[in-house]
Amino acid sequence: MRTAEFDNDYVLRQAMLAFMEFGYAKTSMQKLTHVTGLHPGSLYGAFGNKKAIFLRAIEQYQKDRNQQFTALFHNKQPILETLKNYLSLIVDECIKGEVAKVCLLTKSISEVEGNDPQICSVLRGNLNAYENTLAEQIQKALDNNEFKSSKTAQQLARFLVMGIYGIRTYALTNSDPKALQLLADDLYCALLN
Amino acid sequence: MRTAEFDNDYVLRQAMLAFMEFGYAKTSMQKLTHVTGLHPGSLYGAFGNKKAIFLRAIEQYQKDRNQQFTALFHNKQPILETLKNYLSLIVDECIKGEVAKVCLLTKSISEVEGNDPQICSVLRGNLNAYENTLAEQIQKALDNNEFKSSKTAQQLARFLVMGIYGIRTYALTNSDPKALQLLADDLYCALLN
DNA sequence: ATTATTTTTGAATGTACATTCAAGATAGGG
DNA sequence: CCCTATCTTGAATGTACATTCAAAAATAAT
Repeated sequence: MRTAEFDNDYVLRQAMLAFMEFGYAKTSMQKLTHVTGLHPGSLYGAFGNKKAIFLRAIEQYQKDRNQQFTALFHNKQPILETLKNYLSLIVDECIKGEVAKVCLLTKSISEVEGNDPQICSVLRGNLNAYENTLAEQIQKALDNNEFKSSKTAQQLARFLVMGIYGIRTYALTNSDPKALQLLADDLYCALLN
Repeated sequence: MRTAEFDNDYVLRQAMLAFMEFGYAKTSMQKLTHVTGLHPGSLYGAFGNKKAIFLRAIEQYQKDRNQQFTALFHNKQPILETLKNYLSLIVDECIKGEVAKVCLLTKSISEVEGNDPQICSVLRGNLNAYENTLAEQIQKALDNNEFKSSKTAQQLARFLVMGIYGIRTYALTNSDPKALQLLADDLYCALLN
């Protein structure tokens, strides 16, 4: 017998970062061996093939993101307050210009759409779950009478994720911090109307 | 002497459609020879290489889009009316599920970011021009007293393009026509507040 | 310590790709 | 009508890639 030497989470997180930076097609197996420190044989032995590595990297992304989300929203503050902070956090990610400025899910679905329905379907599932998670929080805020709206929590969540997708895309064309924060503020206000 | 047999605009538009469907990386030269009907030698003779074809296809896209935009906005209707129609037109494109559901510019900048700064820079230029075109129309609407706002035309245009980017991305995750039209309506209302 | 089993290593394989090129076809100029 | 420049054709080239594999190394169990 012999046990694997590498840390699964580390390897997947490195792969995840590479996919976020270069996209699916342009992240070659060679790049993956480089960033993970593993040789081709090990990667194939552990995961199967490139597509499987990608799907696992997406899992890792979702896991990390959920953890960040939960950490942010599980506090005693009003939900609306946290939501505002969440938007600012996204703006910060966009500004810093690091890898995190992109959402792996939306970037990937945009790239893979028309090429791989299976990957697309997984990504759609994850993004729908994200929308539902936000809808839950908004519903709580409504239940707590933090604000009133003529719209349902679902509809508000949709508008919110649309805005978040939009801010992230807009950031690719204009990285002015003030412009981005203003967009986030406008989005937040539009939500409360 | 001998003159080229093919129609330049047709070839570029076919290339454009392929890039919209499959993205830059996954649109192989072989696919391009197939959709254009030209042989490799002719494509290389006429355009140079794949990247040059892509940049010309982007030009073609911008040309076609500008024409559509001008046709829509050059009428006697109130600008706000036309803007509402424009948003519905985008929603229609998203719903039909054809190639036009994606914006070649945002799709490409998302893919190419991190891989090719030169293409990125061209795309950023085109997208900024798009934002400015919308800002002009909004400024006109303000000048015509069609509505009042505490925000500048530039700021409103930014919010609008953010929303459009967001709707197009959201459509990749959920193609329910009602949901998309509702998002467009909400976006339009948010703009007027 | 020895063995059995699994991982690690990295060179080898085959494929798909962007690009080139030389031969053939075609149209305008003389 | 011929010549020459240019376009067309599609096979050929070299590269980059995903994947495989067999030998070497390392561990856990005996």
